[in-house]
Amino acid sequence: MAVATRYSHQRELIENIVKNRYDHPTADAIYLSAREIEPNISLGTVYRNLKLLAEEGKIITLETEDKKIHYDGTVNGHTHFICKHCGSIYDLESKVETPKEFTEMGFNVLEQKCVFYGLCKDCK
Amino acid sequence: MAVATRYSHQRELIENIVKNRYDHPTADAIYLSAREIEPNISLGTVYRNLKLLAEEGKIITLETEDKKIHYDGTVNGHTHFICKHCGSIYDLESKVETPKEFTEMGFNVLEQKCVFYGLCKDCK
DNA sequence: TTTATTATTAGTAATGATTACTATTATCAT
DNA sequence: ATGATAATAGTAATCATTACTAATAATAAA
Repeated sequence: MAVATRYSHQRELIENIVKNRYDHPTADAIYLSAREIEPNISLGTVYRNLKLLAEEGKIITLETEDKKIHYDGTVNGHTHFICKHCGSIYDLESKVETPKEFTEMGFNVLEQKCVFYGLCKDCK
Repeated sequence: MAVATRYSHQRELIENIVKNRYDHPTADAIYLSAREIEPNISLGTVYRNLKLLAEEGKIITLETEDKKIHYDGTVNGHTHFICKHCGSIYDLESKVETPKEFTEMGFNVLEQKCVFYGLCKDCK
């Protein structure tokens, strides 16, 4: 008995915002953007739909050291770089190679979240 | 004017607990372990020292989808595997290769946090 | 060894991101 | 059109983490 998913303007808006931004926004930043289009949208709605979209695989999450979830509309596997000074998050289109040891250990590797930390061009 | 660091039993205990466990415990789990030795230790002390030890590079942190910080006493760069079913975290001694694109982009890569997700031997 | 200084602690309150709750509204199959 | 119910707005609650404060303990100097 999976619960049917019904269309909503708010969810479509939230998905579009995430898909059209490349700065890996937090829920709060997405909420601010959404309110420019839909001034009465509630923060709870933003959180609920971000969670749903992530579960459906339509967006992905990135857990960082700032303790806030960052959302990313690019779902084809890729790699991130976070500047330790300014906090900017950069994308790299490709994935890293899955260490063969994990498959040798009998694990079924499905996805990867690889983050490299350092100083970006502007901060180093 | 860096503030001098003074010895404390509690900090030594917390560091030892993290260094001697290989299950990537959360602050709360470390607190429970610590209380078996030092029954009056406070949760705030555990959090403060974990943060300090991580800043000093004596332990590392791992941010996961469960929204809790996991601590790791193994500080030489290595890779993690998290089972999407049981949540267990496994180590792999080696690091992945830093994508050459990041250095070509002019970034100074200092560290990496690579996590692979999937099903472990027992859960698949 | 005493004493002075101050980093550290225990205990508790506060913070902040996220989730839960509830009456109302909107979607959509019939 | 209407009934069933998924979704929302608004708000309260949760929970991991951090901040605060009086008391304690580590360390250097007398």
